[in-house]
Amino acid sequence: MAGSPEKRRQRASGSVPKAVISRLSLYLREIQLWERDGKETISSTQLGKLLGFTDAQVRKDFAYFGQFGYPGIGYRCTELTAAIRGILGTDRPWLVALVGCGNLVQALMGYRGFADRSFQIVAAFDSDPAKIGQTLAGRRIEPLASFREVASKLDIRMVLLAVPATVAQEVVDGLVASGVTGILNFAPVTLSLPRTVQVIGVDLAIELEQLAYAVEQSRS
Amino acid sequence: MAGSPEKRRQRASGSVPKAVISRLSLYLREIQLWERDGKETISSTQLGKLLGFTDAQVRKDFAYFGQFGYPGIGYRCTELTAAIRGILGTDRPWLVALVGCGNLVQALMGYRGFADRSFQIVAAFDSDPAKIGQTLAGRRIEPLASFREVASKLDIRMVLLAVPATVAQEVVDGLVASGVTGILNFAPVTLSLPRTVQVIGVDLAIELEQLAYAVEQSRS
DNA sequence: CTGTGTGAAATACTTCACAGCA
DNA sequence: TGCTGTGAAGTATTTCACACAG
Repeated sequence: MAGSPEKRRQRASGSVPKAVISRLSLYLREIQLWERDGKETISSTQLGKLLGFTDAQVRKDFAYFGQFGYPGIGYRCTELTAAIRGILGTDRPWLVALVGCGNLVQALMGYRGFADRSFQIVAAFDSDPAKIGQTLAGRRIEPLASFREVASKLDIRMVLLAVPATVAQEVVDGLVASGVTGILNFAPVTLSLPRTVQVIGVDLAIELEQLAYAVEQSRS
Repeated sequence: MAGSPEKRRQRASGSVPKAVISRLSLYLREIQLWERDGKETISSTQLGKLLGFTDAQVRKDFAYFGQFGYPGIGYRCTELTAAIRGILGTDRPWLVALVGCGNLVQALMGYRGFADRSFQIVAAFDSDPAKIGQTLAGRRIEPLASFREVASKLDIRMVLLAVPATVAQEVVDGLVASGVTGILNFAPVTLSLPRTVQVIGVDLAIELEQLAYAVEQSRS
């Protein structure tokens, strides 16, 4: 049925399961590869099979946000990717600052063209005097003490945090006071923050533990 | 009540919610920091507050695996961490190989002592002739072609995969044929694998998308 | 036919609330 | 009193199954 354009993206916001959102990113990644093979449409069954989900799950997930499909056809890739990007908010650019410019961040900068340019690195900070003045991701590394000033000038709201665990909370308190509302945290600690600030943590040790458990279980 | 020792770790295995397992790793990380402050016991309320969970959730999570607590006291940190490690399988060492030795893996090697030594890097592989012979994580980088031989000699079952997305599936097919049963995948693609092989994917772009969505939602 | 969208049914997971131990 | 362990109740999420569209 595919709904008229104005019917789409109704954003029943309050009630979207969190798990749906995490699948949305996977769908997006998969459809982009599918398109790269020259295919114009994809069905819920095909998309589900690629990711190990049921077709019903795929349809239900999209249904939270409107009607994107065409009965008998499936979903048009270009429409669907645009819709998903709109939902996630990655149809507009996000300005990101790097805080803590060690090896990890340096390595990540080369990685997957930084999410198709939705995320733009506009500044880099470190508190190590030896690093200040060096270049990372095309930006001069600034002293952390100047974060507030630079962030408010550039209107930075999102930060990639990769400082040592021992100082992460104290650094983050300063970031929040400077207006940051989103943090991707690579330090292996839980940050305590006001509810207005969103955090996603990435911890290699945790991922490995989860993998160990999964491997152990599967031998039964 | 704390159950007699032989009552513990009954592992009602089949029915443990997946979400419980992911919290177990968080509990472990938190309790270890708590212990480092010299505290010997922790209550479900205290642990929950640190992570933003309810006390009931914490108790229920542990209850899936037995009785670890002492009414009126809480949980003894050393006992609880040992129990969680036992459940996750990280009380024994895991031999891990690095496949793809680019910047990312090099950076990760310095990170959080590689999970308290449960995970030991025992070999490193790359298909780039320029990298072969170099040293990473104390190991000589070997040609990928020799993976099968080395892996079966050392009995390697777990791999940290960080090769370009375009070759990830083909590389992984070789790894699986060589007996690998657990893969931590840094390539931004979904791997297709037999059900006997476990994968956990880590994709920076996906984490950033999830963060963008969370930030956007919280402004309402 | 193929394939979407969606109520209704089935699961899965979380929170409540309280008995009982130290 | 302080805190665990746990059935029962309440929510959330997934799967089913089918009406309907191209």
